[in-house]
Amino acid sequence: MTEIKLELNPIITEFILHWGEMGSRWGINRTIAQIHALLYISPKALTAEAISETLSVARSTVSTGLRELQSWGLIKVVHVLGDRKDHFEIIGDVWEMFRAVLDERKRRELDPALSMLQETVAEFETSAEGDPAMHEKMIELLDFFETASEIYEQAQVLPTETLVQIAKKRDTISKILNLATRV
Amino acid sequence: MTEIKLELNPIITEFILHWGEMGSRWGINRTIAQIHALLYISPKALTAEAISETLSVARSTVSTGLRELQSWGLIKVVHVLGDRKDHFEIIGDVWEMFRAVLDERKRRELDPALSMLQETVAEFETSAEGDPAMHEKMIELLDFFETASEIYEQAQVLPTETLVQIAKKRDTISKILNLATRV
DNA sequence: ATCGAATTTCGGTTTTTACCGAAATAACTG
DNA sequence: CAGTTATTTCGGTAAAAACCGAAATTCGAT
Repeated sequence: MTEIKLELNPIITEFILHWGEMGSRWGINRTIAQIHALLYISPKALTAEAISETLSVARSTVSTGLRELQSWGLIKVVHVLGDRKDHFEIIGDVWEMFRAVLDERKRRELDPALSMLQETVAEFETSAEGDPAMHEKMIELLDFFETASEIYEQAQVLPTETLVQIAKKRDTISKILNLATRV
Repeated sequence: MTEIKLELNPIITEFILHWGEMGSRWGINRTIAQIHALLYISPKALTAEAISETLSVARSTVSTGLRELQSWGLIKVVHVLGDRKDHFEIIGDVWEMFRAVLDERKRRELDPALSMLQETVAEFETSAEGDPAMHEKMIELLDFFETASEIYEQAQVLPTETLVQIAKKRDTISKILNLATRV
């Protein structure tokens, strides 16, 4: 009937499955990760229906998955002339993709943890009935998170170019950091 | 009967619950994360039984959790004189803790993904029946992972000191990278 | 406005994951 | 080398997450 199911060669199928597997280990819904993988390798934007048929998952599941992926800033809707359906495609290249994921995770999980810790430490200092050793530990943790957050924000704004360049040349980071102490 | 249940003040309890919550979002078992939190704030090493009672989870669950935490290199067994029981405590400070987690995740998830991609790309090139656009995408992805892996390994060996120093001084990274292009 | 196609919502079901507690095993003590 | 205490294994159960498909809603064209 609907002739929209994509024929994937076995290698690609394998890839999609692996990607789903990997996603689920990182706390991302397996199916959603598969949808993402499919959109990633697809040369053109796909409809929800095509995704549904290609991956053999319910249309409604795809719908939910696509919205989740959109909320992560990983995909976007595009329209094609003469077709009423929404088509979906990946936003940006791999680097942007991973930045989006990191940004979102920071926003969703790190930042809340940070405020939680700040609150905890504050309460600790007012109530004055907690073990001082525990107090110490909490501060240590808070410091860490603040520092990590800071580093992330700094790395955040670096152009991809620079990062690649650093990676290509072994020991670049170490060398740079010898200079760093003098900045 | 057994008088080993720790009395936690509400702030600490809150902290442990939050930590568990956070862990579960990052794909780590909630209970295991709670055990980890408890050991983290505890000034002294704890027995499995004490953990079990304090968190109100089955002794066997604690056993499994502790082994998992050990496999992540996050805790270790210690012995106290005059007590047959195993006692458990956190290894290292917060920085070492997060390094351990990153290392382990890299080893468990990134590295396998990397070899998967290498294999996929290789097959793509021999079979020669895949969409060239897809081929391109796979290569892009592989490149990314290799680069990321490389960066991680470089950052990996940096002393904590240096990282903290960078974080403390805003824009340090940008400044450093102006130098970087000349390295 | 009305019809038809596309999308989303939602209750119920399936699948997966986490957890408990009994039984088995291992480790220690006298 | 019993007997005891500590730990782990494991089968069953409970809780949570994912998924489906029907019904409701939205959207667009006529």
